[in-house]
Amino acid sequence: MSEPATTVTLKDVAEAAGVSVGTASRALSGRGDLTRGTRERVAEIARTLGYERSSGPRGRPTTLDPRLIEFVLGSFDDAWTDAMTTGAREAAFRLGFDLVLTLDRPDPSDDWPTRVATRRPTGVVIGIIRPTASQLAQIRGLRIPIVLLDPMSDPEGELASVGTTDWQGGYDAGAHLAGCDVERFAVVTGVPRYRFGRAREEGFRQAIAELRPDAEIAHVDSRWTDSPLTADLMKLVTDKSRVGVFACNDEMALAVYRAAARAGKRIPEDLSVVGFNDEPRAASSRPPLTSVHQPLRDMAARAIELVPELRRHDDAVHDRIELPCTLVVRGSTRPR
Amino acid sequence: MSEPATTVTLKDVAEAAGVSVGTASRALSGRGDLTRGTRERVAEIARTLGYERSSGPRGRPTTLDPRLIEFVLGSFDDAWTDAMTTGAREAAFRLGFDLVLTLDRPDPSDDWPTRVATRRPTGVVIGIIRPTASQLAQIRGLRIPIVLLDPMSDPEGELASVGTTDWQGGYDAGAHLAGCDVERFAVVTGVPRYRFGRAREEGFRQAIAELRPDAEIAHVDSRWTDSPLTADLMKLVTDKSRVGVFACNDEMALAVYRAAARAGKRIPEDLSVVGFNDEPRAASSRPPLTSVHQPLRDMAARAIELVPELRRHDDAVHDRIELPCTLVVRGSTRPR
DNA sequence: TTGTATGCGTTATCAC
DNA sequence: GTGATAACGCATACAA
Repeated sequence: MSEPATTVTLKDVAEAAGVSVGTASRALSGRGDLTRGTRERVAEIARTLGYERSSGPRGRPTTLDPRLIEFVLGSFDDAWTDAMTTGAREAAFRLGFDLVLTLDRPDPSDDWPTRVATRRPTGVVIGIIRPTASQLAQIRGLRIPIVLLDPMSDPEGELASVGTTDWQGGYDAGAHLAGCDVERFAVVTGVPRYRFGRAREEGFRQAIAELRPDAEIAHVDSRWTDSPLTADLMKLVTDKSRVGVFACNDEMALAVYRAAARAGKRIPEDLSVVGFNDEPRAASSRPPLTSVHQPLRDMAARAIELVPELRRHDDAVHDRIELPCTLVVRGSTRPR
Repeated sequence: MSEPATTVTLKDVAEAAGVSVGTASRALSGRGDLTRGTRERVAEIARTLGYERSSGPRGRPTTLDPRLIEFVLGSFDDAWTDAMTTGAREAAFRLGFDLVLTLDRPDPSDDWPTRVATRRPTGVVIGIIRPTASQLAQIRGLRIPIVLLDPMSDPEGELASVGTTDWQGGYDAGAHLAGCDVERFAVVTGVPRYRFGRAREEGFRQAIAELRPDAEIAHVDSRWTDSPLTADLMKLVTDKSRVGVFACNDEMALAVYRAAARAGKRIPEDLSVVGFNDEPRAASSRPPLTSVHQPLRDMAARAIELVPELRRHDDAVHDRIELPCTLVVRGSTRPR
């Protein structure tokens, strides 16, 4: 059964699906009045035939809802989401947009790009979740600009992204700990190893290498959220020497707190701890946690502002924008 | 020129506009692919002919985007908006909806119901702003359920609404102040006089009438936001007797703080002050402000939850739901 | 030209 | 039956 090598056209899809070309166009572009069933049937046939709609921008450019921006979120009840939605909302409203908050749900039959296709926003900001190549392709096929916000991994293609100076933040944390009353160091990273985690760790190691070149750096693998008190973690805090710990987020830093409490160690007398993110609970923990503050609201605002810029400049802006993070020194570290 | 008394039908509008009935329907309902020009022309002619689309639900019910709820906001950078959007987002995501945040902009050519019509959400939650009768009619014409959240005035028609126990909150504030070391009382209300302001004042007066029937109650008119130090306010704090002040929101309570500072009066020694809303700055003011805490996040969540209930029960739910507010006693009041 | 998007008419369907 | 909407086809407007 040899397939013809010619490119599959919209007409082929339409004939196979038994609908008109116009209907097929609407089914794949998300516009107009169509039954859910018809839309899915056409989409299914287009997939099986291997139809590619990205053969260059053909026809009139798709008109998008010029007043709408979509913000795709990975979770809905954490400090990150709170700060980011506040910043995004303020920026969107200031620029005259409305803002759709969309949850990336695990159910594969409920993919967020499908919902984006029906709404046709003028831009999509993707927060922290790791979009699949297929999801990105769907959005690009609709000619909707994409901005990645604080991405977990390096983007596949050339995409605009907004983040923070993770490497520098790690470096600052390391420089601060290097000046503390400690004999050795440890870095707690999460698994899986996200890009921001790697950057923070590298910055930290660079600072220690420069300022305390002879000091040892232990490495502890933890998890980003729900950090359990692993054997590695307990081993870290039961060591006799005074250790300066850099945890790549506050959650893991507070796991160090718990481990230290169980081992009967005091912070900052026996252990100096630096976190990352400066979540609200960092300031209210006991002792208050020294942490690297990310300008989350400004980052989200900048991501929103990029949307109209991307449209104006004909999608020529593929920069990564990094806003500076700053070390906030509190009581969990004891300078020498 | 006598107009025929028969009701204007969609066909009349279509003929006058020179389009088909289907096109006219789409123009007025916001659906389908239409030129901006055509849509506005048809809408204009429908207005001049006095076409009413609310002649009862005829025809197939309008299909709405079943996964979308719209949240209309009046401002975008205050504590109320922050708490409400957080609660609304969490509830919407939990129930499987996406959430559009929409700003009620003053520009009349940029009315939010127009944008709602193009998005066709499955429900609209209106936060604190005072919607016009025309705006409400437009949304009802689309058969989209409406929930009012913390409305400023009593709703025009029979609309579902979510609020807090303002009267009881005022009563609790009054009862607390009645037990304070004060000789007379004052209530600071805002102009214009919103429904929640009236309820709070009435509850307060009731408590004083019951518990300190002989005490005098002064009345000070201020403004809800940007409370200036009016002559009335200065007069209140320069009085020689110790006075218990109930301000109908925290903003105005902090204006009392400023007035007291200027007059050289101490809180709570010379003046006991109770606010309303328990905004974040209430706890961090000096002295920490005793205030009535509203469960803003829960209120917003409840409003979101009402949307699917309204659809299921065939729009039969016209309740007003009131969630309890609670007095938080801090350092701005001195019990006897 | 050819492939695609879009404006609007047509028709079946649905609530009253 | 009648008013109205939903779903789809046709014809045209564009961009490559």
